[in-house]
Amino acid sequence: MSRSNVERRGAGAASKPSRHATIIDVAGKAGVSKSVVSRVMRGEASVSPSSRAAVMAAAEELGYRANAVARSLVQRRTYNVGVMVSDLHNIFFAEVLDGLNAAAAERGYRTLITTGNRDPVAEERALEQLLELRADGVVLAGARLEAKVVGAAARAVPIALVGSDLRLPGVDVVVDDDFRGAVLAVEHLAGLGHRDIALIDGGQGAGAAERRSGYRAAMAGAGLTPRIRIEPGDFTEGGGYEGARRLLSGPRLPTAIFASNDQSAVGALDAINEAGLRVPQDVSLMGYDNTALAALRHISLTTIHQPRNQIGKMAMKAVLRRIEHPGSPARRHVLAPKLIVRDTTARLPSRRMA
Amino acid sequence: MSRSNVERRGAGAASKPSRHATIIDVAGKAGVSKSVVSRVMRGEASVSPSSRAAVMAAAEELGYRANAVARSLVQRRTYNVGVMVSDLHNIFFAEVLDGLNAAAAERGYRTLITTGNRDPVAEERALEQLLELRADGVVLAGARLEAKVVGAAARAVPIALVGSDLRLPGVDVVVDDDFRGAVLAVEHLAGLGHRDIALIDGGQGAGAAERRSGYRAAMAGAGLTPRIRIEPGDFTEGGGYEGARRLLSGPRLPTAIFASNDQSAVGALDAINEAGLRVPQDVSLMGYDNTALAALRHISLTTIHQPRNQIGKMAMKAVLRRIEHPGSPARRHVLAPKLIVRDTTARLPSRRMA
DNA sequence: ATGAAAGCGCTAACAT
DNA sequence: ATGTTAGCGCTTTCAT
Repeated sequence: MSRSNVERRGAGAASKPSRHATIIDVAGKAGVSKSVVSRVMRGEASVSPSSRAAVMAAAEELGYRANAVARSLVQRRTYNVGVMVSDLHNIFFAEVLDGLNAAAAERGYRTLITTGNRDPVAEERALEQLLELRADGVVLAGARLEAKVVGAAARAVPIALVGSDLRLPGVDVVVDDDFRGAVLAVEHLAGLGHRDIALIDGGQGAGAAERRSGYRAAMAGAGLTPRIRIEPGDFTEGGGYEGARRLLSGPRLPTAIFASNDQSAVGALDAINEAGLRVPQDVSLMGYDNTALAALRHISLTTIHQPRNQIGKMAMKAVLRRIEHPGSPARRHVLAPKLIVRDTTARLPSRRMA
Repeated sequence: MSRSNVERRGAGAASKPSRHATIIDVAGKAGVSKSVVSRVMRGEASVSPSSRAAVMAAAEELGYRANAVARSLVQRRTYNVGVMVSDLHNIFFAEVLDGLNAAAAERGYRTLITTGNRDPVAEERALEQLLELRADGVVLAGARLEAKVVGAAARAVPIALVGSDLRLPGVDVVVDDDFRGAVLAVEHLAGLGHRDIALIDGGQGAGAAERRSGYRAAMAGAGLTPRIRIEPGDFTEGGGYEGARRLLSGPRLPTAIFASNDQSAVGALDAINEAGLRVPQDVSLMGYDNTALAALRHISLTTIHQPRNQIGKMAMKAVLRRIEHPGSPARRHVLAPKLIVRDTTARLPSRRMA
């Protein structure tokens, strides 16, 4: 026990941080073997009340805290599921994370988050970090990783993808049905009597392509194919603003605009107001994602909600299932979006009916 | 390769995940000792080109990935700094995280994120997880943890706090000077000729008390003590809305409103518009935090910017310094806020000068 | 340049 | 109920 000065090594050297009491320190102080300490720590029954008390007291006094590193090494499991989030600025992922955390906690696992800041190189390092830490499974949220990299990871550990749609063996994928969401949007607008429904596109953004096809299909379904009008956009406020300006300066004014996400819808809202038009009296406007932005009373945007929390839960359940049943196959899980009607959409005044 | 049935153990048992090639597997395949493999993996010089090539090839073939768990155990360092974020929905912390990550990467450390979802119990578990994983240091962002808990953690490892202000030994604190920020806001407004400057308060929110004192002090400094008017609020949009409504229904209308954060400023904006008043022609409005909300062209709110990224960098540097120089004392670091002028504040029309 | 051996802090048999 | 022992996968002396 006498940790004499002699033990200290060379002067200025960043002294080895040999802090942290170990199971052996506790055993010594409690006067039992380290097995007993281990048993107490793991809550095993077969320990006499007196030993248990002695161990608890010694642990408390020494500020003992189990070393998960050592435990993981012997158990060859960490009970940690890694989550690589491409972008923590995106509230979408914050809510997915809630679902992930909840589902993990429910099963006795913990989540370990890492981020790539929208940079593929950093994302790969972040994933690698999780793998080296021997996370039992990994969820990739919004990853811009190459299929090759994801595939390699999947050979080590169960992987689930959220917000990207690679089809790889050993990789579960959870996606919102963006095609269906766009259909819901167009049907809502058409149901209000609109016929000139324009889309502000999302370019390369996640889900943009599906939303575009959904728009096309729903327009066709409503017999409005000739009215299809797709303005380029990029999921940003500025893109929405520019897109709407072009739309409003054209020959035939749309009576409704469906922006591919809330962000660009807010930009469009500005352009519409600047053009001296009112929403929804003159133009109906829709977004997509149901972000906090859309819920602002100031904006109160009709939009499409993605079940973000549930997406997270699904993804976590998928990897946990494969962690605990190594044989089972990975699947693709599709979740349904929902229409949220707020104040930016209204029935087309009859005088303007085509 | 032949994973024969015989290999499988007892029926339903979650088979031990003995995947993951080890250093020994690689050594065997490369025909060298594990020491050589270790040397190659760590990039040591003293290895013959031929051995190095053999090892690389074997590792590649086996999909070998270093086991950070084993490495950390022997090195007694993980080169991971844990970050417990109280709330990942708060964009504020996302930007702090950027600074944290950048500063860590610069010094060869990696960040490990964990979250408590605004729940003190979950926060404590999240911190505990980091400590058990033997993070070399921990940053607590927005923690609602008791001083006792933080103090106990600080006995194990260097800790830095962001967004809370406990003064404890072994705990660095990085704060934005909220008092000073509020002074900047009031001085800006007073400089535009405003005298009836009301505050919508932030209640118990982080920094609210400092902002309130700053407001008081600056009003006094401008000789406006009799005009001080503080309306209750809670940092939410709804709170800002209600606060502004009360302000506008009173006997003497304020010509400027300083909301304690951007969120409540947006609520106030709504109330002002509903009252038939225009911003900034009739009423000037300010927020605090310079969130994405304030930058929306639709809103374009004059506000106070906190150097979030820099806060993160500071906090990380503080813990890294103490990780590498165990003796050094923890400090309190105060960063300066900045005024961001946008379109919601204007000079008081002379006809309305008191 | 390479190998052998000890040991990091713990769990998991196996004894007793 | 408790102690003993053998590793988990790696790094780190220490030999050679």
